[in-house]
Amino acid sequence: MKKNRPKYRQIIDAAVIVIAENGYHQAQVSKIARQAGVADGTIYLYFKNKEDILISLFQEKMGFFVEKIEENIAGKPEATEKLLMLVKTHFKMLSEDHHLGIVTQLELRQSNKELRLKINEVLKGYLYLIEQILEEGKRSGEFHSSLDVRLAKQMIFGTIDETVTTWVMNDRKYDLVSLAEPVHQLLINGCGQ
Amino acid sequence: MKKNRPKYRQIIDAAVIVIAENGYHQAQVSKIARQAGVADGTIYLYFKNKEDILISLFQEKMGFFVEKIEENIAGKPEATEKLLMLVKTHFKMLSEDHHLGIVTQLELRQSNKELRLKINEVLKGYLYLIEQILEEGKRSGEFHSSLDVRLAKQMIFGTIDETVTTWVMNDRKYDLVSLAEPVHQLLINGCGQ
Amino acid sequence: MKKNRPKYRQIIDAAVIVIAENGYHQAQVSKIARQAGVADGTIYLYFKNKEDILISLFQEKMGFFVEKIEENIAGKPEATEKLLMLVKTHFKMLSEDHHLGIVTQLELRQSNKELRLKINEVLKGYLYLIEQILEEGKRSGEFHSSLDVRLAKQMIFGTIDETVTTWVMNDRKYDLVSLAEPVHQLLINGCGQ
Amino acid sequence: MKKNRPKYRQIIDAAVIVIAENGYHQAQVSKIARQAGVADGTIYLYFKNKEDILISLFQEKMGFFVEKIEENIAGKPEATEKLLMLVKTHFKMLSEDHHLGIVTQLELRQSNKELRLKINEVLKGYLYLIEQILEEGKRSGEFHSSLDVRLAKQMIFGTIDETVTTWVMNDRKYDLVSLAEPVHQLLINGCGQ
DNA sequence: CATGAATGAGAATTCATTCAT
DNA sequence: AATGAATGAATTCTCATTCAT
Repeated sequence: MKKNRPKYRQIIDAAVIVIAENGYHQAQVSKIARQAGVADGTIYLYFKNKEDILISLFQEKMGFFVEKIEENIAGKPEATEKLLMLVKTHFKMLSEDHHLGIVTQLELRQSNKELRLKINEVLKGYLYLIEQILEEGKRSGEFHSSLDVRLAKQMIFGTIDETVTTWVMNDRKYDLVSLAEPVHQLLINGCGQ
Repeated sequence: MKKNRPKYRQIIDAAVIVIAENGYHQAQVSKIARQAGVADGTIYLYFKNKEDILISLFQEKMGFFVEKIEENIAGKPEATEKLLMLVKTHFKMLSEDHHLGIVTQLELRQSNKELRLKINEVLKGYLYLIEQILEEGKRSGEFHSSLDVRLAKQMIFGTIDETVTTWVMNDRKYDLVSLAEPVHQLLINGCGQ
Repeated sequence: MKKNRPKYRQIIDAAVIVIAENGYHQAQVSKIARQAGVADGTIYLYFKNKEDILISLFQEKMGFFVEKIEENIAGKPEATEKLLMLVKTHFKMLSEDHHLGIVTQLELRQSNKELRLKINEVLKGYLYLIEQILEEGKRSGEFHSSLDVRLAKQMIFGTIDETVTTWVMNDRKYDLVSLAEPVHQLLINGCGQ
Repeated sequence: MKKNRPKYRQIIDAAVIVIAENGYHQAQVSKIARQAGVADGTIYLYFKNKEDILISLFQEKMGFFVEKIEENIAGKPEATEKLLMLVKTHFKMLSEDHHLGIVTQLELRQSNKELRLKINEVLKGYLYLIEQILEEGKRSGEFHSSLDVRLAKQMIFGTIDETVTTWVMNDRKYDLVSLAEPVHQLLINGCGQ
């Protein structure tokens, strides 16, 4: 399995750094190779093409995201608590990784439509998490029984995404994590009784 | 004034069509010129460069957006009504222009960071509208007095944007305008008393 | 006769200024037109094409050169004196016209081969003057009877040209006219008894 | 070192041929690549840009020039002999390389001012050679002690250059090498006792 | 005579990918 | 497995010239 060989991660981590520091359109394969300490050709032993690096990057990082959030919400008895933990974890992880926010919120969005559709596939895991929380909240009565889960999901994801993007665009000059609670409050008001 | 000569609009309208039908990266200047029925060089009598076409496109269309929304909410006595009208008008206008949604939600986001920052400048007019509605709602008691306007603005814009993007990505296969009311309900719940 | 109408000279003078200040490759027809205070199209009522402006420019200025030199050497009884006057007049005229030296020594040389061949035709009048002085000097015994006029002509023109070019390339930071006498001395030594 | 790999020379030699046969303005990079038998992109592994090809061309050829002349004058005891050898070698080398004269005397002069200034830097090595010969001649008493070396240098270079240019412009229809002696005679007369 | 809006051909350069070693 | 030299397709923008007014 290629994914377990050390150079696989090495290349993905190099890609994050190169994209964050140079921007999507200045992130040439040869630059990523140099950053990863391998030859250009070596990249193609681990990835089908350049797009494949980016999708893999997104899968790895977003997979880790979903995993981490799942861990953190596991024990919580209430949906609203779970939602708070989701927002908090999301904000916390991006706050901690200097480069990742730039890459996911700004740079990777410049990719072409096809790549973005594939990225959306990856996002489905995250959206499914939100959906489960919403369903649970409806069952428990925390959220309104007539709540349109599909729309609420878009509100939650759209709000989180917009909040993070604004924060990244403002060069992370304020604390993102402390926004988790008020953002959460807006969201549960929106969904709530 | 170049903006008032007929070819100015002609080129912008051609750009919307070409980008929507071919995608951002396949929208060559010569293709736009052909669609507009002018010579390649003529483009450069009206626009500084290719990027300038795209910024102008966004400015013209978004300016029209803001203008139209302002007209529609002018008479309304309540902030919540105004917000409903804003969402409705937004959804309606995108529903009516087959190409515009694709261009603004998908294609133009592939532009480079500099262009996107300029687009963000243009968006400020729209965000200011939302802000005014929120302030008014707080004053009238429709929205909670402790509401964080900056965050609420991000929620409203993020939710609308995500809803429209999801709709465009699903090939507009359901009716967007009928989502205005339930989306509005989510938003005023979020802001509300 | 077009050459006698005021706009003819107006355009040529504008061309000298524009070329001197912007360089040959930045001297667009529209820039020359603007400097001359006429419309782009008007240029083509007076000149066949852009090349024609440049040839005419050279003809006018070089014609004036030859004329002036002829005047100045007319009365001189000796060939060496005439040669001195030729060098002096040449250096003096270029010293006095800030722009002309840049245009003839640097900028116009960037023109294509065809234009340069035509410019060479124009130069023949100047070279013929030199030739006449040399022949006269040989007859009078001032110059060696075995002197190869063709080569001596190339020496004289080459030396003058190189001296002026070096002066222009050094931003005219020393006095050119005072070089006339020592240069003249070198030349008559070369040709002399 | 790129300069020692075979394709470096291959491309420079191709450039000389293409420029001589097509003219400066018709010497596209793709034409040079085809002549050199490499892909367009390969050019850019060896040269920064098109201008860099031309400067390198000039450096290589002019460096070879200076080197060859230095070799040939090394043993000569007298400055006048050295000068004769310099002129002879210069004329001989251009006579032998069908294309080089066209490129250096006519085509490369059409380049823009910046390129020409860089070419002038390269020429300094050649001018320094002339200067050394002149100084030596003054010390030995072959040349007049009051000789202005700077002006004499301009005379020598200007005369050689003009002679070669005239020869190239006349399609090399007479023998250049046999002009070396009479040209030399003119020059040493000019400088001489 | 004069205008100036419109034309459209033409070329340097980048970079993802390959493949012989 | 790893290398890295070589490939070659693809696109914006400029500007001399025209011609309807």
